[in-house]
Amino acid sequence: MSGQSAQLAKKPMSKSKGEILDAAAEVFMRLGADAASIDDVARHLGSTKGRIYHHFPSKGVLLAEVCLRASDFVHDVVGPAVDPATSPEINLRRMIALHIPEILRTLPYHKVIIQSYVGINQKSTTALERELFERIRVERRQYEDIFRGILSAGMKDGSFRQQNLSVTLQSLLLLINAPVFWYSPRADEPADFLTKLTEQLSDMAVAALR
Amino acid sequence: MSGQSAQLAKKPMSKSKGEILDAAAEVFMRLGADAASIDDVARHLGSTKGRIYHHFPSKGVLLAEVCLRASDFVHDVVGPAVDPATSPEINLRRMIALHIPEILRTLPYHKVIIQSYVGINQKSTTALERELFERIRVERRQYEDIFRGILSAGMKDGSFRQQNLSVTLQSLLLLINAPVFWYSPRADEPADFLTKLTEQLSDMAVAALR
DNA sequence: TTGACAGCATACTCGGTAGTATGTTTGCAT
DNA sequence: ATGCAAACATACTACCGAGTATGCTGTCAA
Repeated sequence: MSGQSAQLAKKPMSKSKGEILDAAAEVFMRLGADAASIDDVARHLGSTKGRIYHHFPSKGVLLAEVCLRASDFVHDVVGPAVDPATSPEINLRRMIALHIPEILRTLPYHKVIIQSYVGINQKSTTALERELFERIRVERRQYEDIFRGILSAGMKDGSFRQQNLSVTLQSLLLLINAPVFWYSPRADEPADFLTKLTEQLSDMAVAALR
Repeated sequence: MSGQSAQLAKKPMSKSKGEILDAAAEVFMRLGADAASIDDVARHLGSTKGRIYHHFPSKGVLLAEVCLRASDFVHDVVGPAVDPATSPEINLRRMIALHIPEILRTLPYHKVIIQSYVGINQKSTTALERELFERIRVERRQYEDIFRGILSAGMKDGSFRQQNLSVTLQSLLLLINAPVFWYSPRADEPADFLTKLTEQLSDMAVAALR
């Protein structure tokens, strides 16, 4: 059973398609995108293959759309928050404070997209799949560039220590995505755990830059 | 006859088995452990399936032994370096300075073991596979505990900021493993790049703790 | 009422892969 | 030299899972 999915203004997505994406994210997360079969996803939906292949032409496209949605989630939340008029450190703290809760809210999607970073499953045969994965790459690049700009500005005005920009960027992104690797919601966790977690990671991330 | 004590000694591995593990790490890294077939590994070796199945009873065991070796590499190098008589910060810097070059030296192995962290491929049917994966879990736990002890001591004596220990630990480990996600050796990189990289990551890691 | 299409279910095909069974060579002790 | 494992190669089988072809059912417009 899947919770309510946030409707994105960008793509008017059918309700059924959204449910399939949620289920795919969940199943791909648990079994791994390669090991999981379309039948596994269908079973988790309480339906059959036919429904999935009615909305998605292939497993690769389904996987790609899960990853694309993961990318959109954070991008749409963090992107608008950046304010060129403010200081780099304030901007960065604000971005992180939005980024972390969002990836925790849409955790399965991000656990899936991370799989595509460690195992380069580019068996992408069809043209559509290649196009989608290219769009994912572009979107990630754009998202990185937002942080890159903040870091660059911060190194210039002395807020952050001057060092290799790419290494700094990758380390920062990994740090604020860290919960994706180890976090899974528990019943006995304190109510303010996520708040505390976000604060701590923000502090550590900013501290790592000085 | 030192044969008897070989039980506790690490593992006198045959040359051929080592070659197979190297090839498996390389191929699993490139294609993903699930997508890659045993024939792919054999082809990369210039041989056939028969050779692999002569040394390994199943693909799962092969994968497990790759992961186990990845774990051993860093454990054997970093483990002996810790000195209880020294300060937490000195210890931590020394450990990181050994950890990072070692994972870069044995990069394919670590790219593979990371896959098993994001995609929980527990199709482990056989008892042997379960035993091996359990040993991997235990070894990782032990390795984590080394850092946990240092962090705990550092928080107590004021070297490090006091905050959630588990979150700090996971973030630190992710930070010093960061190159596994994005680094691949290039011909045109400066000779001192790895040294600089190690220094920067050490600095960032320690800075993140204050 | 009908017919036409979206939204799925059912029942297949078919290629790829893990694993096996068995042959063949190489090293090596006696 | 000769026997005999170890260390492979070759040639299969069995099965799983992606993709397809087709059938079924509701909905809605004309």
